[in-house]
Formats: sequence, structure tokens, C-alpha cells
Amino acid sequence: MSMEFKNTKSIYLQIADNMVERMMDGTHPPGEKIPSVRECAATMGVNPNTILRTYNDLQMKQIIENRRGIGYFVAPDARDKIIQWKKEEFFKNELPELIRQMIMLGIKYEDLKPYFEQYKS
Amino acid sequence: MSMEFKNTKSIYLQIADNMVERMMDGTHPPGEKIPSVRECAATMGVNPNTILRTYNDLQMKQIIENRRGIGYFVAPDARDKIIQWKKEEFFKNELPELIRQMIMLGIKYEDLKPYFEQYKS
Amino acid sequence: MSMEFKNTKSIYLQIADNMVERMMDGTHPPGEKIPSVRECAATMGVNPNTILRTYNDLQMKQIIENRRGIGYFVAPDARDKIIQWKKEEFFKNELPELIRQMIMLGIKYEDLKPYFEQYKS
Amino acid sequence: MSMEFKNTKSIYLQIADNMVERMMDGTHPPGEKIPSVRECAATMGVNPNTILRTYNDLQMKQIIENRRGIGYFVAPDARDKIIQWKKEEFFKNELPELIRQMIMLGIKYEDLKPYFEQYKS
DNA sequence: GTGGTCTAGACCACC
DNA sequence: GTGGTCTAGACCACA
Repeated sequence: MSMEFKNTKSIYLQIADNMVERMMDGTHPPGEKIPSVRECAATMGVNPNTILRTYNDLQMKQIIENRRGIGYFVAPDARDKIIQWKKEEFFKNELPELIRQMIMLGIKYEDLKPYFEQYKS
Repeated sequence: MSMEFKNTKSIYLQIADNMVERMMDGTHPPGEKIPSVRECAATMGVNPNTILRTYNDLQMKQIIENRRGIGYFVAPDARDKIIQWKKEEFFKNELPELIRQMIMLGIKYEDLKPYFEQYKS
Repeated sequence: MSMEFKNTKSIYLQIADNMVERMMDGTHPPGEKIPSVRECAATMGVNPNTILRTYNDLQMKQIIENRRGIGYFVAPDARDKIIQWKKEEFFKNELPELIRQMIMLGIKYEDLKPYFEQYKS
Repeated sequence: MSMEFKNTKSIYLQIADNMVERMMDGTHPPGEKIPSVRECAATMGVNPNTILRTYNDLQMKQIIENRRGIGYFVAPDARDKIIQWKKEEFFKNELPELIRQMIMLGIKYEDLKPYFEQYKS
């Protein structure tokens, strides 16, 4: 089984997002080993170098750590790091852009409500 | 004065967004001429080819029209075209992704309220 | 002419050191464009991907900047960034290790003097 | 208790440095037995293969000797061997690089003095 | 077995 | 022309 990728974002970043989600939902808890570069590459159906790029990226963000010759592990405080990183991105970049666009389109705050309730499950 | 660009989105698309906003806020009303490729390039501080790409893009979306030898003009129904295009994009692509992310970060619908009121002015 | 590389350090890091030195000695002053990835690869006699790695590394350290489709440029405050980075490395990692070793070998502070005077030119 | 390792140098070499220091400071005097591969691996919290590599390395430098079935022993002239080896390394490789870097950073010979006195104890 | 580096070469978006 | 991404595959050091 190989993952499906959008064409609008580079694969290695989509995989990073995917890994991050799996850390947040408990599939890869803090301190645990994540799949090896080669294994992950096989699973995702991409080149090992692509995964290496993903892992490098996450390592730089201090979300995963590398133990030489053993593999990559989820950092103990990975969740904090992720939330901090994503929230910053959300409030600094995405939300203002979102609001700007909604104003332009005449969409009001209240108009969003039904879309949120749909996901309340 | 040259425009500021983010590195996460291509310049010609950022300029397109910019033009579209100026059409929506009345700076470039329907039927009016917009700046020539060269002039716009100079204003923005970018390569004329980049502007050309922006204008081509907007022309394909039927938001602007080209009168050979004279220049580019805002289409009579530009506003409708823009709203139709952007709304579709918003509800189909952006909103679901937004909600997914907010759930992951534990941000609630109500948390957005203050950000909207801030822009009510 | 291709650069000479040691075997103890990866090529892309040796090239990074090389570039940094050229920024410090004025060959690549702040704000100036540095050789394109391909050009530099040809000069150094290595694969373009290797240079790309080097440049990515320097970009992350905010020593060089990227202007889309145009090339890489030395950051305005590159010198400060470099000195800050290298000094930190020097006093935190290298110097203590150096002193520890000198003590073990019975080399005294004064023994270093002649080696420094040799480079006074 | 497991040893702390830097990521910039291979573990087996860091352990070698550690052993060498303990020979110089008298913890492991010439002729004495050093901990077995397994014991050392347990103490350090690493894979026995890693220790084996360390011991092989030191054996090749004639700093330790292997008596089959008994264990590894500090060579009678270990101290001389170490000093000879380290001094050569120091003056040939490390010192020139050190000086080059200090010049680039504008650090002078005299600036080092306080750091040495601090360790005089 | 693990990751890290490097090459060669392709294809793409962008300026 | 510029950089960015991806693949395929080799070789290495390390655990």
C-alpha cells in the first residue's frame, strides 16, 4: 500500500504532516521508535532519500531524535513541539489570510458554524 | 516601493491575489484598465515575465481581458467570477483542511470569534 | 579546477566552511549573489545536489538567502551570524576539549605562543 | 549509569577517548586489566560491538593488549604511546586549524589566558 | 540492521 | 537561466 499524494505540496512535506498526525493521535507515542527510513520508504512507496528528507526536517524541528545506527525516535516532548509549531503557524500565517479572504467574499463568522458542528462527533 | 513576498507561495500567484483584492475593494473597477505589464513589474520590483504569468492566469480565469496593443482590462463581470472562483476554493479546499487542523490543535469554533471582531472595523 | 576534500568531514560541510571563509574575507560581501548551484558544482567538481545541501544548510543558519528563480545571496548580516555561530561553537565545544587535552598532554598555555607568532604576518 | 555522547563524533571513538583519559589519570594503570567488553558495554549503555570496536582501535595503537580468554590489559608503555599519538595529532591537525579559526574570529592568543587559569586547580 | 553521503540524471515551477 | 524535488543506486561508517 502506497500513500496518496497531492500535487500541490512536496511529497516529503506531506509525509512529515502524516507522521506528525500519527504522533498526535498516539500511533507513535513519545520516546518510541518510528519506522526506519527504508521501511517507511517501502510502506509509502517512495524513495528512501525522500523519507530521509522528511526525517531530517522533523529532526531539525526537534520533533524526532536520532540514535546513531539504531533509528529515529519520537522526542519526549514531541507533542508540545508540534502544537507550539502548528499553533504559531496557524495564528500567524493561516488565520489572518483566512479572515482577509472571508471578508472579501462576504462570509461571516457565523456562516462557519454548521461546518464545525458537522465535525463535533 | 516593491512588494513583499512570502517564500511559501509563488510570486506570480501572490501578485494575482493582490490584483484580485484591488478589484474587489474598488481600486480597479470592472471595465477599467489595469497597469501595463512593464509598469506593474516596475512597481512590484519583479521581472516582467512574472507579471505576464499573473495576467495570463487571470485572463484564463476570465477576470481580466486583453485588448491587443492597448493593455489589460478588468472584465465587466470580474467580481462575480472572482467570488465564484474563490468561494468554491474556500469551501472545497481550505475550510475542511482548516477544521481538521483546528481539531488537532484543540482550537474551538468559539476561539476564532475575537479574531473576527478585531477586523470588524 | 576542483576543490580538494578531506576524508574526515562530509564534502557539503567542507564546502560550507569554504563559502563562509570567502564571506569573511570579502570575496562574497553581504548582499551579493553567490555562484549558482550548478556553477558552483562545476567549479568544485561535485554534484549539484551536494551544493544544494550546502546552500540549504547555510540558508537555515540565515547566512545566505534565496530569491526565487534568481539565486542565493549573502545575507546582509551574514558576518554577524557567522561570527556568532562560530564563536559559540568555539567557546562551548572546542576550547574546553582543547584545554582538557592539553592538560592531559602536559602542554602549557605558554607553549602555544610560538605557533601564534608564526601567523602574526 | 550510561555515558553521554555527542552526535558529532562516533560513539566508539568517544569511548576510546574516555578510556585513554582514565589511563592517563591513573584509573587504569599500565599492566592492569580493563573492564571486559560486556561489562563495559553494560556500564556505558551501548552495544557490545561498539566496545569491541573501541578495544580493537586501542589495540591497534598498541595502547591495550589482548590475552585470549582472559581479557584486555593496559600496555606497559601505554602512557608513552598515548602521549606520542595525541601530541602528534595535536600539533599536526588540531593546532593549525585552531589558529586559523581564531584569526578568522578575531580571537587573540592572550584571550585564551583566562580559560587556562580557570583549569589550573 | 541503522542512517549518511554522494552521484547521475530527470522533471518541474518559476523568473 | 534559477532552484526544488524525486528517483535509482552505490558506498560508507556505525551499532
